[in-house]
Amino acid sequence: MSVIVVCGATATGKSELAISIARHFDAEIINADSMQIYRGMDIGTAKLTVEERQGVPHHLLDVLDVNQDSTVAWYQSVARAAITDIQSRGKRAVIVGGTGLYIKSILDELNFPDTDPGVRESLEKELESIGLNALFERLEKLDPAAAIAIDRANSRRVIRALEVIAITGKPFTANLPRAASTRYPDAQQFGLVMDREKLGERISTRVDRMWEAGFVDEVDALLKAGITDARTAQLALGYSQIIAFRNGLMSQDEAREDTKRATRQYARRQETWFSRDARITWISPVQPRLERVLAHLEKINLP
RNA sequence: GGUCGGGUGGCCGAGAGGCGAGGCAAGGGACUGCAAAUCCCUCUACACGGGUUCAAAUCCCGUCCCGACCU
Repeated sequence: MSVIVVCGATATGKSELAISIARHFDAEIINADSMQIYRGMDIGTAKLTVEERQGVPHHLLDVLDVNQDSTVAWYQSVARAAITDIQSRGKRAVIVGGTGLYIKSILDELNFPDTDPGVRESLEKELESIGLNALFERLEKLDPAAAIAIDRANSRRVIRALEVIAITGKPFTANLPRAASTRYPDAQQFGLVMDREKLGERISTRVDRMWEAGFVDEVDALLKAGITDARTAQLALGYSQIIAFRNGLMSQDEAREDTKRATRQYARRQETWFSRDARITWISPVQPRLERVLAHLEKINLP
């Protein structure tokens, strides 16, 4: 049974649409939002409440503690396992979220070579000692193709490429598939779009509501739970700003405005990411969404 | 009315005769183990009018605004 994907920028109404689709098909939802994965990150991630989920089973929601790191490779394996599980029970899976790479990691044949904490640590130390330029020059020697593809200023990607080379003994690019291949060829992807200006307004009021709903208290609790002990969760929009506020780096008002601005910028990056994927069927907010989805699925005679 | 400071791109902000500081915002883009992350590109402005000079955002004169102080 083919999977259905709902993607798009933040604050476009993905979660709600996914619920109505899931209810229509008696399906189960797989979360593809890198931050909703965390327990206790509710207000700031605009996570649906239990009531709002209307009894639809959710997977990969609230599965990590804030002091645990998350990675795509891990996400890929657990998400695919969840799909297998859902389908084995004769149900359909609906994937929803705004984390493009996570969705891609499920749908496409992305194979992530292993990671090695030791190798990684020594590379990070080298970044400090000899600098990014020297690391990039090494990459140019070891894997010229990767050096062309990776920005010389992007330390994150340069380090990962060198890590993969060190572990596999092969060039980074050799680990990439030659042609794009899809794991779930009959997956149906729907993307929600919204006019930039309107989306900006929605983001603004949404962030204000988060603050009224006790966003700062939520972060205070997560600070006690060790959110700053791991790398992933503390980077979330709003959370990082409130943490900065608690560290005296900005006022609470600045934190709020900064959250809005950063969220708008995030939405832009999401649009850029998803716009590359020609498989996505785009749905505008003026259309009745569920009807639009169902009409499309009927037209293609969804397996 | 007088004196002294100022008026720089959407905003902040350096420069003080000679290749358009820089930051932020905005827009575009990249993306295979932190992805709500990380990174790249674009955006020719010096209040106005004269003058000096080979050359003026930078010097001179005038005008208009803003601020401080004085009467």
